[in-house]
Amino acid sequence: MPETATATRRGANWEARREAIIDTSARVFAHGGYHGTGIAELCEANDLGKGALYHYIGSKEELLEAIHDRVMDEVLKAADRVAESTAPAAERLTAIGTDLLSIMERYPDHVWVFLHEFPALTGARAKKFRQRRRSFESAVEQVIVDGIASGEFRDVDPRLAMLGWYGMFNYTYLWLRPDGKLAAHEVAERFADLFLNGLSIHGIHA
Amino acid sequence: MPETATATRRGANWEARREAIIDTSARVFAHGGYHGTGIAELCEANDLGKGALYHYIGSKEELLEAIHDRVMDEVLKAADRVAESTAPAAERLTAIGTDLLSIMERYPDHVWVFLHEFPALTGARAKKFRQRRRSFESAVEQVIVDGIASGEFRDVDPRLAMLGWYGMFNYTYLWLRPDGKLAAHEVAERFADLFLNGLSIHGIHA
Amino acid sequence: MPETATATRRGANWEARREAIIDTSARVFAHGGYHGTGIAELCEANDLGKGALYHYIGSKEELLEAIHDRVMDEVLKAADRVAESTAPAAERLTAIGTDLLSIMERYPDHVWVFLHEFPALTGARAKKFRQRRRSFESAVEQVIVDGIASGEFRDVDPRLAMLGWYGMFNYTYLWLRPDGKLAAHEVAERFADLFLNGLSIHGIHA
Amino acid sequence: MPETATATRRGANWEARREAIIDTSARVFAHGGYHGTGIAELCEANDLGKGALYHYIGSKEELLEAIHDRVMDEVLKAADRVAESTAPAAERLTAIGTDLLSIMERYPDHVWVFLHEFPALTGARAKKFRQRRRSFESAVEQVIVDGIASGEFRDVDPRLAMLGWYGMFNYTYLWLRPDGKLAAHEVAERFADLFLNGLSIHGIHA
DNA sequence: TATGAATGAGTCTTCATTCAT
DNA sequence: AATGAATGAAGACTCATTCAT
Repeated sequence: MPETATATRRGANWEARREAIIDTSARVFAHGGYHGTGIAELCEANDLGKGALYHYIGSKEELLEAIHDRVMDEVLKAADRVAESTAPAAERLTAIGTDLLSIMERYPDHVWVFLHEFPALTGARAKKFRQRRRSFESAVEQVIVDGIASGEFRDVDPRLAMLGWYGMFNYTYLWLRPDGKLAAHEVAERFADLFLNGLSIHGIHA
Repeated sequence: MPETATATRRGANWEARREAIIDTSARVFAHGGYHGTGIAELCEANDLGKGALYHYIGSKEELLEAIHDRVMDEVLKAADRVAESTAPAAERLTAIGTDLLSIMERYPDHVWVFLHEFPALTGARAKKFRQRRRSFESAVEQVIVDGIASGEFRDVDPRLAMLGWYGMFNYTYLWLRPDGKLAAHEVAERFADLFLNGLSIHGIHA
Repeated sequence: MPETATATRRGANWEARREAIIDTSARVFAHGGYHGTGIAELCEANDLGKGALYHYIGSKEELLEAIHDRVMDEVLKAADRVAESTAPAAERLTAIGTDLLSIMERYPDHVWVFLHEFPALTGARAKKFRQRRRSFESAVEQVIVDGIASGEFRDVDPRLAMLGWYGMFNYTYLWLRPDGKLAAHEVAERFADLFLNGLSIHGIHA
Repeated sequence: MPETATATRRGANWEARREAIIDTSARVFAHGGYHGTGIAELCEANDLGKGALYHYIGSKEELLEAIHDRVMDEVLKAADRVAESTAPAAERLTAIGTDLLSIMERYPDHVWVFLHEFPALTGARAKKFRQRRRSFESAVEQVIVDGIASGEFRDVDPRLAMLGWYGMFNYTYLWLRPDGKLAAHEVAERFADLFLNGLSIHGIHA
């Protein structure tokens, strides 16, 4: 966590300003894309000269990493919560979906960047997020494994089911809007219902 | 449609070479990203000088459009098939999912580019694909509407259900590999089962 | 007026350097032509890297515009002077010719570019200079109209006379040199005499 | 004269086609500028492939030279005529002005290119036209010298008078149009009158 | 803390020309 | 005579980043 190390070396003001820059820049990246947004644009959006901006961000890719962190930290917190829960699997799966969409609702720009610009991360940074992502996926998959073991869920391929669930919830970043017709928790509720109970009138289980 | 006009003005050799360039470039884009891939890289991958490459592609964005077309043409063909079918809704939904994943299996690189780099399209090209995409979504949504009307499906919000389905199937582009453990049609089958019947042992329907 | 806006936003140093670049580049353009001169050449002449050059010029065409402005501002000042004068028409025509050649003497390179490269200006910039040029021509034509009305001049087509005068004085840009045998004001004097009194021993007036 | 040498090596068909290409290309250059016009554009205008075009033109600059030749041959013919004439100087000066504007009327595009794009000629070609141009100027200057010697003209600097005359007539290429209000010979007549007799009501000669 | 001038490799694209067919 | 594929240097311009102030 190089940015934390740096953070402790600087003052609280620096940290606060850096956070503000990360949030503002997420918005700019979400609109223009990471590659499509130049440092000059970030300077203008943050009302800062180039030198000053670099004083806070280190590099453009470090800024991208910070945006990823903002999202990933929350996502992993949700994974931890679900891992520690002892509720029935269906309930836990619903909870983590709700958490996920809640993050999307609160940080739509960060999530957009997170889900769309991860190929722009290189080297160690790319590796780090691949790992963290996998760690989240495992948490979801574990819930499904638990549900199958407990007899709550059908005996499906847990990884495949997780991937289906993941796509269903993650893909919402392309259309879910904080000011949309449905609130994130409502979408989460209906998606959970759909995923658990299916679309058909009566489940015909093999 | 300048590129179509040009295409018909050239010979069959030109056309064939262009197709090969489109396919090769899709692979390069899928690995490095559209913005992350320079013309020089495309030249090397296609074993062509810059001038010669431009002789075939018109522009980098026209190349991106051609990759989109390759996918979209197939996707819309699938939508047409499903629209003309008179089979039960569940069957039609399964069919279109199978078609979709079959395209992903045959053109994994093109689909990666198609699903990830569409924000790189600008102006008229962006508009064209927004429309075509919406047209596909409508076809899927219509199946769900039909299923609800016929009593096959529960009375859910058809658009929301379509978006869930769409995410579940589309998101596979990030992990589905032609040489993977499961063939595309197997994934499609299990996803269809999951989407229609749900994960739970017995659906608790309102 | 983006370049004006930018100009005022920058410091005095920037402004001074920009002026120096405009002057140096005018010399380069005058020798190699606008289209024949590459950015690399301008960089070398100005002893600046590409990025640094662009920091000052905005674009190659904006640089061309700035050279035009240098000349046009002076030319229109001369036109204003002549418009406000109440002297006899012959005297005013002589004065504006003297002003014109004085500008050529002081800015031979800028004028070369101004008179030769105006077709390189596009869009709004081309329009702006077409208008300013026309405005100058009208000022000259007005002097001739006045002279005819006052009985000083013969009853000729004022526009045609203006065009003859204009060509006679403007075309000097191809051969008038600051270090030539004749100073600009001497050339202006003799051209004025020639234009007003003609070449023949005695004018045979209809 | 390399193009003549080449011409004799080729057939009459080749020569005729070449002439047609020169004329067509003059029009294209006059509209888009020499540097602004690409070989591809010339191909389209001449309805020829690149290889075939090069078969006729040798190179882009040789084509430019050929356009220059078309004009210069006529201009020098006019100079010869005036040199051989024994008429009074005023009459000869009028005649050569009329010839000059007649060329402009008949070859407006060629003349535009000739008077505007000469800096694009390089090396030997540039030198050749500088010489031919000077040769024409001398012919005009000689007429003035003769007129002064015979007492027809005032005792002015002949070179300066020639340059004034030259500018007055040459500059018309910027506004004289074959379909304009005044025919070339009318403009020539009035310019000759203006140049010989001056604008003022009575010449006040020093 | 902050500025903005400077760097120079990089961007996509076009150019005149050649040459095998 | 004619085609058009190929070349590769050059075109204008932008980039993330550094550094003296």
